[in-house]
Amino acid sequence: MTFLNNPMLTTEEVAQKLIGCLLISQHGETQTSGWIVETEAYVGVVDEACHSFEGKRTPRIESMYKEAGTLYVYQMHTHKMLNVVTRSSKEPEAVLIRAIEPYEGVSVLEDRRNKTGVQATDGPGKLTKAMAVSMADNGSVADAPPVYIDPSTRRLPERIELSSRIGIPNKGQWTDALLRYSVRGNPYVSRRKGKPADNNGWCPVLD
DNA sequence: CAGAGGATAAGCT
DNA sequence: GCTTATCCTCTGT
Repeated sequence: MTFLNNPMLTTEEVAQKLIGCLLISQHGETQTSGWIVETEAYVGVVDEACHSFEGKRTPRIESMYKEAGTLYVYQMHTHKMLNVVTRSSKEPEAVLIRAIEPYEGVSVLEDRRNKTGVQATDGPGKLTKAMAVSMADNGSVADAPPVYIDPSTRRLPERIELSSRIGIPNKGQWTDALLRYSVRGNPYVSRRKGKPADNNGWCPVLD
């Protein structure tokens, strides 16, 4: 049991704990990875922005009703979106992974995207393309290959910034709710402005 | 650097 | 048809 599949944790807690974890992708001999720097919590049947709002259940959403620690992948326009199911209080909830800071296989990530630098992984649709996430990953477990999260390999951010979720207009309190988490000052966070923080916003490594 | 608009596909009414 | 948890390009400052 890790925080990934512990149904006692709230979705907000999981979204925060995912910041700094390593997201890994293995396809054949190719391994790529990156540190999670931005997430959003979608808090289930009461959340107008959540796919399971009011208990909606269709084939597309079915993965949200599986156990905590399941990957929920869906397609939006031409892009895949990667989520981790939480089942906080048994409800169908999830965390959207919105951006990563590349770690292993940087040139592979950039080639898959045909972009270099921050543009390779600074958005939810961008990171899935860079990490080769596909609809085949929908419903699989989040702690084993080909696409998985290593909860033991974790960097600590100096500060986690809370903000409202992106792309949720006209949803009342849910438009403004502070359910987006990001590493303050990290250049890979989507839609951010200003100059990067020292050490990209991470605490110094102690050794 | 900010804002506008179009691409493009699946799900829903 | 309309909407959408996006991305990219183009325009104007």
